[in-house]
Amino acid sequence: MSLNPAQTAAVETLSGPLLVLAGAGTGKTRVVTYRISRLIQSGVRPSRILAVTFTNKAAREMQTRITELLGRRGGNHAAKKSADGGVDGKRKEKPEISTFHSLCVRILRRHITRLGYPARFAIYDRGDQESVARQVLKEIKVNTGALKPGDLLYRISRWKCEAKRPEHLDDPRFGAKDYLAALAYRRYQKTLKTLGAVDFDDLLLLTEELFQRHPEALEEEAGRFDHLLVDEYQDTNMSQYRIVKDLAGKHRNLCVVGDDDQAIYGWRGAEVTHILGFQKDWPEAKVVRLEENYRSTRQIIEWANRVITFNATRHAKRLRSTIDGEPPRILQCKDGETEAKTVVRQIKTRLETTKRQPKDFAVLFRTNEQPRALEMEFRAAKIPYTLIGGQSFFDRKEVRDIFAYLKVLNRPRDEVALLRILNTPPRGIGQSSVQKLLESSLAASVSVWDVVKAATERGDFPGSAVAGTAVETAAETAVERAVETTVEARYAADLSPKTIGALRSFRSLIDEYREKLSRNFSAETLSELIERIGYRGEIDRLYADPNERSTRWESLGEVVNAAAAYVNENEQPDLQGFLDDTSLAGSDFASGKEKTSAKNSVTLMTLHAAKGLEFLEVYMVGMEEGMLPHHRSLAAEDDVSAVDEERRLCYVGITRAGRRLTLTMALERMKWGKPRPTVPSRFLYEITGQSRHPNYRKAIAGEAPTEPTR
DNA sequence: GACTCGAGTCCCGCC
DNA sequence: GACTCGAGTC
Repeated sequence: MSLNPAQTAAVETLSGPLLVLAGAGTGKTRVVTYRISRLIQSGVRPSRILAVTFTNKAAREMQTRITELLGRRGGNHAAKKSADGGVDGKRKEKPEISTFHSLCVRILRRHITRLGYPARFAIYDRGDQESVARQVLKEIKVNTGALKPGDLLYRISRWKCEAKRPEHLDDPRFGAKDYLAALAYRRYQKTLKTLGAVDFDDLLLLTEELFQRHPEALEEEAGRFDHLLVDEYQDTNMSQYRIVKDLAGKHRNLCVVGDDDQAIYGWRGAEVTHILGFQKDWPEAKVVRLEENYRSTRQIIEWANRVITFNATRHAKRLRSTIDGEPPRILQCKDGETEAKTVVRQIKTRLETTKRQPKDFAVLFRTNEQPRALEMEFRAAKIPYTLIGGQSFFDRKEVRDIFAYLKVLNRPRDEVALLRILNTPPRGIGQSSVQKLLESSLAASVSVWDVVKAATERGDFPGSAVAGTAVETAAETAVERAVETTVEARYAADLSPKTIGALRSFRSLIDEYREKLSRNFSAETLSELIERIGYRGEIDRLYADPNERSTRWESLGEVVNAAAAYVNENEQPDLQGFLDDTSLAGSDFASGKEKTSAKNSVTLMTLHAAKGLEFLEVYMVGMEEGMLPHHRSLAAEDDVSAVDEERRLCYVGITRAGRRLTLTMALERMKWGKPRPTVPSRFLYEITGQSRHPNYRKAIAGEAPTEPTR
């Protein structure tokens, strides 16, 4: 297949700022990958090219395609081999393709000490954040009624996404809750810093701050690349926008790709204005529009075009397709269960009667609770499926525990992690002892780990001062020595000899594996560690049900697998890198990374996660008011723009489908324990050109339809 | 202050 | 359905 004129223009514009307005399915990925390989052919060193995507999945996909392309064109055998997991290819120089977050992690690892954080900063996930939030609220004596941890985190995240730091928050119009939250935000930020931790939003915020306050760091980082490419530019938030500007400011070889109709991340601070104002920021920018759709049938595109025109504020454009196919369908089911059964049964039939494979199908939904019913049906029908999204894997206790171990091994001063594992599995360090350790750490203002060390070093213990110190920095040892005297003298006496013994063996365990893992990070050492701490016994102790035991044990197996995959994929694997990778990978790591994408299975995912992907056959389930559009968007004050974003979400869903699209809804759905009647989504009327139908108004008003629809 | 009980609410989406 | 919160009770 050759490139059309617009695509060619985008591919061949090799220098200077370039804006590619690419509608859904217009060969954006192709253009991007061709352009990168053209750059390389024209003599640009691969390692001087940086491409930034939004998701890991997108990054991996791009990496694979470029490797294939280069292998095919340049006869580069090594590169080709690496595409199917070979070892030879990985030494080959590659363009850097990463998500914003992993890019920022790498930058911060090199420079964050300038901002007063330790180089081995921890990245806190939702669970860690929550425990910090809880602590903060306790400290400022807010009763839980006034502000809940979740509520606080939600506000903090919003502020951070808008690049607002605590000092920007003294708006006199603030209500009591916002005022409290702003207060807590300040404290929260301070606490994280003390703990040497950052949350996801900080990754962007701190990188931006770094560039602002330390031009030399910016110069170094910007100087690594001569070409910058940003995918899904419509979804950049303030920090990302500034980071891009900073990085590309000098060489100005910036290519951004996006589509304002697919802006679906407004809720995390994304600003469509960034893509709309690109030419203002880069006056010499070239603009290329891609409108020829190669993915979907004419009938599917017709639906997409129809629904999106209901958004008032957008760039006028109209996708075109020349592929002919069958009209999309809308299925009404009795209830949620029937809906799941119907979808699965239809996929089964398609698998049996056509040449389609499981990987050609996707079921898309709005929220993460929707797939439950589907999963059951897929399992019953024995159709392989992959559930993407939801943080559930990292929410599992056993996974969190093992990662807490790894975090402590990486940096013993990681307080949250240390407190989690100190007595997990139980080793005789009870609540009251932990309390004492905490008090000592507070009183001496040192970390809990320092207290543990001081407490265990009392008396003579030949052989207990193990190798751990080898990996400490000089500064850390100095602190440590100061700590020992104060802490030890004051508090260690409070602990019982039994507790001290337990602490001692805990410490030598940590020291031992710290040394082992820093010398050689491997999956074997990890599973040895799991064995050593007796986690198997812990699972048996906690769960009576043999089924549960084996699933829990298996999820630890997944962690070990992930470690093996990580080691396999990286030239210089280390614990830090593994932790970075996994904390950024989110859910897609749980199922074994690359292997899953190669696995032939039906994909189940949210509409958000589906952006940028395509499938021959797509099912969009739960097309009801309250679901899509989601009720939260209906309640918002800025009503219109919130619903517009839901509509774009619907548009994204529709345009994922190549050949066959099915929208389903249930007439009745279990909600909060009771079956409730539903209202068909307003988008269904818009899509089918029935916006004059009386039921359309009813749907918008949230009322049941009164007259028969088509 | 520890408890029961009923009323009211419903943490969207992701790295 | 599950969970929290606050009123009411002992």
